Amino acid sequence: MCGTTGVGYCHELTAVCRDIRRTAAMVIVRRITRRIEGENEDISAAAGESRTAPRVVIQTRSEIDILDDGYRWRKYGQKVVKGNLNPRSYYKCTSLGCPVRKHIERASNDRSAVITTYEGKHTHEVPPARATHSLINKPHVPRDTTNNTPANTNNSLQASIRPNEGQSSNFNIGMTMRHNPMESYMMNNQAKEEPRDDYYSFLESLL
DNA sequence: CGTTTTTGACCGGCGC
DNA sequence: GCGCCGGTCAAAAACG
Repeated sequence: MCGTTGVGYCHELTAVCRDIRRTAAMVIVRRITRRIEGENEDISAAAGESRTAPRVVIQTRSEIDILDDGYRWRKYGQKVVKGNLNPRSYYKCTSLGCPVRKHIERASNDRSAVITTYEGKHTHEVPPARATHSLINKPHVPRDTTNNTPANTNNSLQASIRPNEGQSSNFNIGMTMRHNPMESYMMNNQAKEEPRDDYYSFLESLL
């Protein structure tokens, strides 16, 4: 990063910018989620199915597994599923009474692809500790411990927004409905130059 | 010290 | 009925 003088300011600035980016992306992801959930309800209603937890599958390209959507998640399991050497991690929303779960896994064929599956609807807003604090006062990272990666929840989105050069240059996000997995919405955005902006514009294009 | 992660065990559904 | 497989539980460890 910024290596010389005024490192403190630099850190402050990058931290603030980072949080702004992160928060913006959080909002976008949540709006997408709500939109898809709505569509899903329509589909299930049309199909005459009982209202089960909507499932949203988001596939991204990032070296970071955890896509930070602003909610707080607690890992409750990890499993290696068949056909994929990479383990799948299971998370629950830590909010009291919130039934939402998600699991994250890397694509078997493409190590850079991260598949995040959300299940259920949040019965609450984004935890204030994240929504407010993190936007301006950065130093207080709620509490995210990670296995091996220094970049975790708070850094994860930022990391996925700006992936390492040469690493991932395109984003791949698809949503799959639980009721008709065959009809998955797949969108491929080939971002050649600026992955960050493309990522944002792509997300916004979904709204 | 409270919260989260880790990880093996356990459970239920499904196909044979 | 049995085995496989995906998902969840829960005790212990790790972390801030």
